[in-house]
Formats: sequence, structure tokens, C-alpha cells
Amino acid sequence: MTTHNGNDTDNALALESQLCFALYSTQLAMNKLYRGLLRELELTYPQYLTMLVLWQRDRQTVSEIGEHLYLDSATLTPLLKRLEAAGLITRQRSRQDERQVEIALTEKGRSLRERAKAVPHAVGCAGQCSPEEAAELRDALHGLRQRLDGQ
Amino acid sequence: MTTHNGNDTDNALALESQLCFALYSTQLAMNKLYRGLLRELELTYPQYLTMLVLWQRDRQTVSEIGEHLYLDSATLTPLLKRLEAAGLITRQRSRQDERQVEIALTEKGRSLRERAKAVPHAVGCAGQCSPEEAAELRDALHGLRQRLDGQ
DNA sequence: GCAATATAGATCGCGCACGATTCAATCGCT
DNA sequence: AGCGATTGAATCGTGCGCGATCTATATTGC
Repeated sequence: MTTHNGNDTDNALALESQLCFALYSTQLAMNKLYRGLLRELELTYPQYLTMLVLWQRDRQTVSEIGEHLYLDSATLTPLLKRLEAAGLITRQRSRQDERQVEIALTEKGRSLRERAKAVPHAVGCAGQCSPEEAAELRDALHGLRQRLDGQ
Repeated sequence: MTTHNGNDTDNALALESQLCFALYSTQLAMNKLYRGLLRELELTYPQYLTMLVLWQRDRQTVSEIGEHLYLDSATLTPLLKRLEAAGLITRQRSRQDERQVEIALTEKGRSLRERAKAVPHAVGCAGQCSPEEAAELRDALHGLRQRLDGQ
């Protein structure tokens, strides 16, 4: 195996034994898969997630989107500017509260949803997960994330 | 729930239903946790993973490290230069094959291991996972990653 | 023995993430 | 009404990831 002395502390520092590395490397692999699938939509993976949020509910402020994605404005502002430059969304200051910026889909942004519908199925095939297996893993991860967020 | 029409394709595009988003957001949360734990070691999370690889076996080439971490030279070269600047490793061209660069720990790099031993336990506490639960999730993720890499 | 090819690593450019800071708008309190 | 505190977004700096390209060295084929 990875060590010869059987010391627990040593094993704990072994790369392959760590949950965090499994998470890290699987996320990289998933990201790579999405890169290929999203190329024809001309979206990056975080941009795709942002579009998912807006397809579920149009017209949200930057911080509302951030609450869904667990991202803050330092990440979202430049990303949203790129989506705006691509003609998928509009950004405009709210009249009620000038501190807020409202993000809304354009017609082009709404119509992209049709083309995006093929993506989840393609991912499911690539991961070769049954829906049940995927749901179980998803729920375990959401649980872990909540415990980590609580720290 | 997330939609009102019960259409499967619509549900498939719902953010929270997606395994990929669970993976993405949990990895971000894990990264954030490590940021705090690794601050006193003055390591980023990918730098810590690289040190784990070298603590397991000293003297590896850039591409050998990359095979363990699933990263290529575009990512590793600058990261290794930063570890070199921090005095934790040395980088030198192999004499047998001048194309290769051998990475070796310095004394400082080796001694950092002692201080790093506390990290896995702290992560386990934060995640509130039993070892069994963590191992199960880890193995499920490794399995998924292998299927994704096969694509 | 030498040109064609393959390999290892470095470099470049772009797009996240995010801590820290800044700035304007709004809120809360007296 | 006035003013300090809070909030929402933008900005800045650093460090990944990685596709694409480049360079130097090594290997192969003839």
C-alpha cells in the first residue's frame, strides 16, 4: 500500500486516502467533461450554472444569484459582464435600490435553454450513473457541503 | 419543488438536482476550509496536494507529479516555482534526460510534514464525517472520476 | 548519420475564485 | 433632518486550471 509502517498519521497524509482529493480531482474531471459539452453553447461551466439559475427564475440581483451558487460579487461581476457581452443577459441598476444590479435574460439567453436541455443527459451517460446512484451521491455531497459551510 | 409542470427535462436543468453542482459547490466549500487550515503553513490547497505527493515519494519529475494529481505542466510549472521560491523544493534538470526536471524536497520541505499532520484530523472534524462515511464517499467519487476520465 | 518525429517542460492567454478594499446608496437611530 | 453603520456591487491582486503553442532534447526510421 502507500506506507510500510502502518502509522495512522502517515496514512492520513496519503493522497489517495483523502476525501478532499477525491472531491478535487473528480470536480476537475467533471469540469473537463462540461468544457467539451458546453463548447458549442459558448459557455464555461460557471457561466452555465449561472444560466441555470436564471432559467429557473429570471430577474435576480447579483447577490441573489450568488446565494444560489455560493459565489460573491468579485467572481460574479466579471462573469456576468461576459454573459452580457455575449448578449445572453442584461445588467441594470434597480430603480428601487440603486445599490442593486438586476440581471435579466435576453431573448437569446432564454432561447439558449432549448439547446442546453441535451447537456444533463450527455453528462449522465458519460458518468455512467444510474439516476438513483447520482441522487445518492448528490445528497451526500450537499450534506457534506452544509456541514463544511457551518464551520 | 423546483418546477410546476413536472417535465423531466426541466427538472434535469434544475440547479439543485444536479450532481455536478453538488460536486462543484462542495469542492469550493472544502477549498475554503483548507484555505484557513493551510494559512499557517503558507500553502495553497493545490500546493498542499503537491507536497503530499512528494512526502509520499521524494524526487519525482514534473510529469510524475502530474500523473498523481491529474494536472499538466501548464498548471504545475508555476506552482512548483512558487514552492521553490518558498524554499520547500528544488527543481533541476535530470542529467540522464535533459528534458525532465526533477523535483526534490528541501530540508524545510521535509520538516513541514510534521506540521501538516494536524490537517487531516481538523478536516475530518469540520466535515463531521465518520471514517466509514468518508471512505464510502471517497470511493464513490474515485469511481465516478475514473468513468469520467474514460470519456 | 541525419532528417522526421515524439516527448518534457515552459510560456501565453483567458476565466474563474476569493480575500481585501473601495465607493455609493440606503438604513437606523436619535 | 442628520449622520454613523450597513449593504450591494465593483475593483484589485494572487493563484490556480487548461487549451494552444513553443523550445529543447531525445528517439526513431531509413
